[in-house]
Amino acid sequence: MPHDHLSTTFAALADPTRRAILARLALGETSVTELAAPFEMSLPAVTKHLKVLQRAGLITQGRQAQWRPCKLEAKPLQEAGSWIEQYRQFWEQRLDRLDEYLRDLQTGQKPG
Amino acid sequence: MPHDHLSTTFAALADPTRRAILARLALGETSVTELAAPFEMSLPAVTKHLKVLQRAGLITQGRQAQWRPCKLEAKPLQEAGSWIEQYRQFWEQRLDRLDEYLRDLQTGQKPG
DNA sequence: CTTGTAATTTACCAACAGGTTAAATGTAAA
DNA sequence: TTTACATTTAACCTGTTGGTAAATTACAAG
Repeated sequence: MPHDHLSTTFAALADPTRRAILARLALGETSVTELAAPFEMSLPAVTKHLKVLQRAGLITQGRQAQWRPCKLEAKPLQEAGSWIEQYRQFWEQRLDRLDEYLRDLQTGQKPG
Repeated sequence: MPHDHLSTTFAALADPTRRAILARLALGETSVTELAAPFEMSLPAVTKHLKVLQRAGLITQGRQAQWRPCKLEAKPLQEAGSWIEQYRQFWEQRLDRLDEYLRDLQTGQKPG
């Protein structure tokens, strides 16, 4: 709900329908109707999801006759990825400690 | 709002207060009061944010006397990171195309 | 057993999210 | 110019979020 960039992106990703839409768009541009097909919800509901993705900059929509083909945009995903990446060191460090612990077990030392 | 794991994690990350709390916890465990200090909101509001983080598995809370020290947990971050990582190829590919485009400009060729 | 500190719970509120159906818009094609 | 298709907008409903203030629980120390 807050209007900062990263929050908007994460909020957009916090819905399985929207993530599925992004997954489909990673395969290539497509129309709203085709995007909506796999879901059991109404078309207006999908339109709303697309708006959320659009506001987050995760997709853009073009115009071809009566179709409005959607296209995946990489930048916000990249930014969200970078934010999480900051913590990679944290979790790798924890895995390293587990590694160490397991090694200590094998060599019969008491883990400290 | 959906109750699947990844959605819960992304929803938890979609708030600057909660991301700031995680950033603080990356430096080490600490109490609720200390976590709340940088923010202008009330303590109950922070407690609520901690609950959201907890339900997402992003933190755990221990017990020492009247304190309930919070600790960052890596796993959900890792999972969210992995999900986004799927798209790395997508955005790197786009950067490659930009690269190519810029190279073509320099060598005086018309980009196709 | 009273006082102070840490944190949570409860009750409440306004704003928003995600869905619906029905109506409107824009474009192509007959 | 009518018909059909693709998509959006409008109006509405329900449940959730993020905040508040006030009361409550839990523990430590005088």
